[in-house]
Amino acid sequence: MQAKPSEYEVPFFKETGFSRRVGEKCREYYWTLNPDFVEPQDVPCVDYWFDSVKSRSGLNVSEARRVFIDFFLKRGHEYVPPRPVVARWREDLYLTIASIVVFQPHVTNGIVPPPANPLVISQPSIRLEDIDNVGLTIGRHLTSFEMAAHHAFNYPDKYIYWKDETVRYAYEFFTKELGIPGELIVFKEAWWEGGGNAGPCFEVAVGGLELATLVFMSYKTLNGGYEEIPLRIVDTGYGVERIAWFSQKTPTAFHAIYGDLVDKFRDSIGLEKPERTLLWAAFKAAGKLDPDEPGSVEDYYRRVSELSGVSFEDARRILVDEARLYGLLDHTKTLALMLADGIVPSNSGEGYLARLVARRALRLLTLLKSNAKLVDLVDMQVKYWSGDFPQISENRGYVLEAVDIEESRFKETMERARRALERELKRGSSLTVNDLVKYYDSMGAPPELVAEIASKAGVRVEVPPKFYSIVASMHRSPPRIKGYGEAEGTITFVAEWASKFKPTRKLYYEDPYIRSFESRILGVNGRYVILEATAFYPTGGGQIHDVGVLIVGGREYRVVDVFNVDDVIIHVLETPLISEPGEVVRGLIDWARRFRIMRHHTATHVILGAARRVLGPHVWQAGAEKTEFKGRLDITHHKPLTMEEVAKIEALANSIVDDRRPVRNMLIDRNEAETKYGLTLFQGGVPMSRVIRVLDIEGWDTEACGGTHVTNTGEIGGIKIVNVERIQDGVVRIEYVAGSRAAEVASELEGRLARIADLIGASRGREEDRVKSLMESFKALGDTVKAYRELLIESLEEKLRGAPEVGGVKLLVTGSPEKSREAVQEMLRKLTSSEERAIVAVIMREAEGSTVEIAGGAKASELHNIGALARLLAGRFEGKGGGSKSYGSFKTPRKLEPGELAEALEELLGSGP
RNA sequence: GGGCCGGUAGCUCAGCUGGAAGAGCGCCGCCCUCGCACGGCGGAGGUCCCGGGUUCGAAUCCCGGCCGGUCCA
Repeated sequence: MQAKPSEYEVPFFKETGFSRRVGEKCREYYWTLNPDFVEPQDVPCVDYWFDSVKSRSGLNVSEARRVFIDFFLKRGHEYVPPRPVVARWREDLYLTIASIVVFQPHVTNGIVPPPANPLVISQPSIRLEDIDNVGLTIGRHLTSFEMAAHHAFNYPDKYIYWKDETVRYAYEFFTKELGIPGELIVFKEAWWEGGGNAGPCFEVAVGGLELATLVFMSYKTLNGGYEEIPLRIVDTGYGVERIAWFSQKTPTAFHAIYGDLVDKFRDSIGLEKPERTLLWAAFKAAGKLDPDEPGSVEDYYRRVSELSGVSFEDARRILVDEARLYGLLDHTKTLALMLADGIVPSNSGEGYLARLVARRALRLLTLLKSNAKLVDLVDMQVKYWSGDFPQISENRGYVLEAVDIEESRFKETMERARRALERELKRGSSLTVNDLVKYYDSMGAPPELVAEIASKAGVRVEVPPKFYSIVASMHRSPPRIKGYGEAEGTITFVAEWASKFKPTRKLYYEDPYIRSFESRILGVNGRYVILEATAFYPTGGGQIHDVGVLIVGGREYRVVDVFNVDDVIIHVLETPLISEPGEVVRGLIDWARRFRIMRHHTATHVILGAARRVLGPHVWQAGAEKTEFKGRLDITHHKPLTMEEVAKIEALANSIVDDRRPVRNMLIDRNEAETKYGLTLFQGGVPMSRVIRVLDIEGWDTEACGGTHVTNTGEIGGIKIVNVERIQDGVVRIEYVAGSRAAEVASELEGRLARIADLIGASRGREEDRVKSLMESFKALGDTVKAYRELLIESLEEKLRGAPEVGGVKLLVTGSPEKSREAVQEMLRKLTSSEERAIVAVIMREAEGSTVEIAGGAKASELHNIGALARLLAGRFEGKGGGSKSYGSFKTPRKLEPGELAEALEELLGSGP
């Protein structure tokens, strides 16, 4: 959509003398004070030329951030601290990609007020879409950057400020704080869309560099159209790194962002420092560079070569390596940020994104042919950013360990791929693009490395420029065919029906120990019942629903399911309720069951607290389930738990049980709760409401939780971890039982042991000895059987010596006491290898018919095809069979006697195939 | 969450158009040697991931599951 021109006319422009123009080449509208401009001043319309703009100089990233925040603090904005780069409060995003993400969707959809209004924030953000272009474009693309922003949320009944003020702030900030001449600042008209919202925006650029975007979020996208929204939001984004780059006027953004770290990385990697003139040529040429445009990259190197006087080949070689260096600087910082916020690298979910960044960094190191350790480079970032992002140095131990693990895993993966490749090349095959895709897609080997290894073996293969889009196109999943059945229709129908009722009063929150209650019926719909108030807990928040009975007019109805539709609780009965709204019901919940669920639920919070303390703060709940039988908690962790760690967690959890800590359930304003307890509140998802229920185990664990809990940890009664396993890369599952259930589980185990003891005939406490002696006699028995088999073979060998000759071979047909095919086969193998001219057939009688195995010695097999023989015999005895040249078998429904088989064989061998 | 690849000796892997489980390295013993290394000879070591199916017969084919790897969202 293109907004109406009037959307961009603000009084400030008129007052100050800005005029609206259109770019001669770019054909985009922009506002400027400068009559000499013929284009909006950002790349690629113009080249970078801000190096010659006079302004406040020398601001590093920290200072740029400080200047921005102070500017807005002085102008009535309140500071809001940044959130993690992992967007755990969002269901639809893994990473924080912009400052507005902090307020989506709860604030932007109007449910929760913003923590301050207007506000100023500097939000570290991560975007991985252009990860391959980072470095190449000398600073236009970064995977991690800080978005400094001021936001104003305009409600219908509360207006803060809108376009004019926002533009004035931008102009004032750039002219007064950064000292940029006003006539060099350009406001370009544009349209912004994202996350279901849209609106007009200004892109503010100076000397080729876009420094800020001012978005006026005023629509929501709806079926391809736009609809005005009541909450209009000023969503700005100032690039902190770009301000630093602009202010320092270094040839690349990386020099401005990373300062002395650039040369430290250079030293570690062993990369020579390029001539300053080459970098400045790159600065001048990079504006036109569009990596998605074919040929653009080559043009860029050509232009750098012309501007610097360095040969094309040298310019390309140096800039390719420079881009890798800058990529490493960028990726290692991003990785440190992600890991510090508790991402555990894995092969799925957000963990994969961390692995992706780590692998890209490792690939760059490999391409640079450097022996530097990634973990050392990340450690430099930890130190460099410790003042700006304290969470990184606080979690240094975990960050470095996770990087180290990723590094060795990558090496193993590369080693595996290399071996597979060398094997394949040894077989003389050539490599196609398909093979490159295979090695990348299923073995993780980057195509450049595959090509390099192949070329050493003398096999040439070209990496196509569109390689990664070929891979991406293979992963477009086919449309899901979603089955819709009667069940789904029923749920929709019930939900619609339920929406007519007012929210149910939740007695289980007022008193978690309530077992029985009386209430009035509000609605009846067959087996579905809605009450005014209930003590039945509906399924939700990882806690299973209650069961019990409703008593109406002297009749008892069993409650088999309970669920929640927008705060209306629906009881599902076993049989339809014969009653009218208004009648009084008495409800009884199955208390023994509920109490166990409560114990397991509170135990879950205790264990999570213990796991975070034993394993580290990167541990997050990845899932949980609590039933009357056991509790189950999945946590994020980068390696399997050791026995010691499990024991520690269990002991620590039980110490909290014994400590009898109070457990409090409270309703708190969401913003207040976040400020007080932090985002670790949201372990089990984020409730979408202004006020949230918070469960606090004193001094131990605080989480947003809608479940029912005991009021003191002592009531858990004790916790026994019964199972720990790694359910996938990066996720560990812990299962446990609490209280009386632990005794039950112990009894079950005892019972099982007793039954086993019975089976093996051991007295209590002597089970192990008994198993040992049984194993010994089992072994001895095996030896005995072996001896008897040898005896059997000997006697058959004896028989074979005296066997008649038919068709040039010695024929032996015999029955067998052996029931095992394998044993018979082994026996035949021995017999025929000692007598090459023998054919031996063994009949195994079974309940329904017989199986016959026939083997031929080396000479005999030359004379007669045993497999063919078996097939013929099978035909004769109404069975089926076949085999190879030297071995065959068949099955027949007849109870075969050695005599008749011998007769048949003699006949066949006599005429013989 | 989806796609792809894989699971066979202690390790790395062949065998996979169904028909008597293999190689290299490692290990053990012997020969050679003052000793080591090299070399030579011999040997031990297997639930062919699990379960079901097809078949006279399955490491091999089919279905289901488990585990590992990898790419993508």
